[in-house]
Amino acid sequence: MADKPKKPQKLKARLPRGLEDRGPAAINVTRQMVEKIRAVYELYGFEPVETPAMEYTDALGKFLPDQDRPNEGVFSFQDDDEQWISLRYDLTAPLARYVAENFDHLPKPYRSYRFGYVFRNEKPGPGRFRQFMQFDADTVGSATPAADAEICMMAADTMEALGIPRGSYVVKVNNRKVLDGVMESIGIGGEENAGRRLTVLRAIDKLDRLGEQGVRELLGPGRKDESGDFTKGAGLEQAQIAKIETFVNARAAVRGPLLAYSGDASMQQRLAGDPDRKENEYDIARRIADALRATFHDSKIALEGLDELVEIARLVDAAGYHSQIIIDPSVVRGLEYYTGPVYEVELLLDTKDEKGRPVRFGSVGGGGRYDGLVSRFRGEPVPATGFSIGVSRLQAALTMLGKLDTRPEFGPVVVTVFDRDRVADYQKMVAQLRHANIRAELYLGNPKNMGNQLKYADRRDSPCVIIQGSDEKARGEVQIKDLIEGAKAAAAIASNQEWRETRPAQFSCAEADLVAKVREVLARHDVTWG
RNA sequence: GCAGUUGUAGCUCAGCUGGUUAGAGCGCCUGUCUGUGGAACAGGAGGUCGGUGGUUCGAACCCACCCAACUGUACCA
Repeated sequence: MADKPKKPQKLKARLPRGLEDRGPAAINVTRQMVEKIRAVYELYGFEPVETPAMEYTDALGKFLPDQDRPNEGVFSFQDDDEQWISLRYDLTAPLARYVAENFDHLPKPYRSYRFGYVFRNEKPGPGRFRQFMQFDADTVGSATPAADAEICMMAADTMEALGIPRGSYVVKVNNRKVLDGVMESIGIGGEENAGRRLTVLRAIDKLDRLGEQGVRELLGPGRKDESGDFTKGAGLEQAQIAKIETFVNARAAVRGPLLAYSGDASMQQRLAGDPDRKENEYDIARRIADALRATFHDSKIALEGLDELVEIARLVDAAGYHSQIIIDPSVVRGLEYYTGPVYEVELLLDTKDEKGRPVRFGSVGGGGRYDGLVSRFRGEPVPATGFSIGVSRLQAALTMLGKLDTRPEFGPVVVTVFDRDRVADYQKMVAQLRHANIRAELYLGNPKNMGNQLKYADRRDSPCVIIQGSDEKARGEVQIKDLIEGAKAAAAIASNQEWRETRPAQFSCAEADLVAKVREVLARHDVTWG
């Protein structure tokens, strides 16, 4: 025991936290989702462009990392010329850099889309990773609300293309100009109150999670949660809070519930296109705007924002999107660079997790107008508006809802090795199948017995295997074993002896008919690949 | 970052108030079965009991610190 030799320390195989490996089923789903989104964006006239996964840190609009915490929020490192480089944390800032750098030879307005992984150095949670996929579309060089309206319509169409029915999602629209105007009118405008405004926005953003009372506490002195943790509030007076609530609740005051949430049957009915509805979104938007104009008539910027909201509502209504896109002043969205209309796509479906607790998915995409982002590089105004779908998050949500086919794809037809000496013959069969566009492979493991080879094919979800031993060879035949049919037959067979002797779902055919017969088996089970 | 909970085999977990060689189920590998998947039966491999230090004749169990994961909260461009 004392002289027990110490085992050599093995390197532990481990994945860094917040990252995930993805198998064939997940990859396949992502590919299909990306393809559906791409088709919608193309239809709207957007063209692809791709930028690298990293950029100079200053181009991302992030302050240069400080020595102590170079990776706060973003993953950064210093190049050999000491310049800071960061992994992108969204696709919008890199696009702004690209447009600014190629401004002169891009058609404007410039419509482009792209998808890819983005990286955030944050605490991971269920369905939240440090690397995840986004799919963005942006219109650069157009200031008209029509550009914003179009993005919203495209967001709605995309959700439906992904199989989410009308009424199970909603595109909510607000305008940062109105928010800014509201804050100006309660006396927290100006540079010196920037931090306080941020606190207010963050508080409003938590409405769906904390409820009205929680938000009120955060706008006032602060809030203590169940664990006893205290979050400092914005420290506003009662009157100021009341004004913000007037704004946030504007939709509810005019028209029903505060939020479209999943349990609200009437809202879902309306979103699904209730034929009995008496009013359309344009009417609702005008009424919301009228109500708010009375309260915030002293803010020019707020009035301007309200006009834009009404215009967006008018446009989406005219295009036939009267039910999926709604004006909702409680939407806050990305806290820094938005300058005008902001949008958020919310899933209204809900489900239970493994422990039976309800899971709300909430926002699966969003965006808005960012008129300042490109002009940072150019010193001339360049209006832009864009939208981003959280592909990974949406995929996680749809998977949990059972809305996606996550079955693994069928594996290849496996040609088994019976006689080691005849590998060339088997390889020839594989080639024949491949030339006929049938996914096929030669068994490359140790061919000492047939059992292992069939076990392998079974694990690969192969539809069938090809067997040719000396008997078949002598007759100029091959055996085709239908594994899918065989699995069904297996249920009725109890003993291994019988199982082997009956050789269920297995038949013999002439060598020359190999491809044709395999095709028949594949057709019988609707086997397709890719 | 803050708070709480939890760390025992690849996975899910047992392990009684501290007492010999730390267990089960599932999974994995091998065999029954050198011409056939599943099932069944038999066998096998696999563990610095998260780490370090301490208390003790003796620690998976008690104490301290550290690390990690989970949950909530904060941050999230």
